[in-house]
Amino acid sequence: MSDIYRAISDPIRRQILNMLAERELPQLEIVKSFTISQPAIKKHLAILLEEKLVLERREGKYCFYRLNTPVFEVEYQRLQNEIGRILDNKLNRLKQYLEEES
Amino acid sequence: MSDIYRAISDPIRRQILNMLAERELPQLEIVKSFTISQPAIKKHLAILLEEKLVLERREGKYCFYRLNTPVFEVEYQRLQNEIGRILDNKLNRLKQYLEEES
DNA sequence: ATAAAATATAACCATAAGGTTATATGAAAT
DNA sequence: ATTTCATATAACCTTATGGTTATATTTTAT
Repeated sequence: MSDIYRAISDPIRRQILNMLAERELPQLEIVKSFTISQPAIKKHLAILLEEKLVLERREGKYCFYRLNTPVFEVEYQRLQNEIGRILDNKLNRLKQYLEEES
Repeated sequence: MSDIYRAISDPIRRQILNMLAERELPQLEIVKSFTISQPAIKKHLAILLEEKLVLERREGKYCFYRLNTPVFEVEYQRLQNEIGRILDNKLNRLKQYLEEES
């Protein structure tokens, strides 16, 4: 069911997702835009793949990565429901309190 | 600057945040609502405190926890900006592509 | 055929996470 | 004063994270 929380918990992975939102990229390009090693980037990509937020496509010696937009959309929606509800609860509580006051 | 990503990456912590959204609770109540041990819950609370999403208040032998609503609000806003932008980018790209088509 | 480029994998390391049990501490009740 | 209740802390364990360097492997270019 794709743990989006795990996927986005690391700033490098968030940055990668941002890059892939603009366009499909070969691993090379992603590696070049960070200072950490190629295997380190590979591991981040592996996690994004595991969580199905990213798709890969092999073309000759290049491996292209792209955002899995449908999955990302529904998972982000899930997150907003779960986390947003926390604040909604809080606001409803406050509203209720203010109503009881009057 | 409060790493909300770290805070919400664990389902138990998300559940705790939800409970605290409803009302302030003594640690006891939180512990009772899970099957894991008291020290385990304590560690989750320590992380939520570290990330400033939760506040604690001592009253006699009880330790009360409550949501740090202002911080939570701004941090969640941040998250929505950062993550939401990923989909915005994607949508803008699509829009642009469709416009170029015509 | 060889060299070079892009990616993959292995082995390693340090630290963080998430849990446990056992025990200490501090406050409240008997 | 002593027990009891709520919390804190210590010591330990296992697995996950996030990185490294070195070395395949695969594909393309010379």
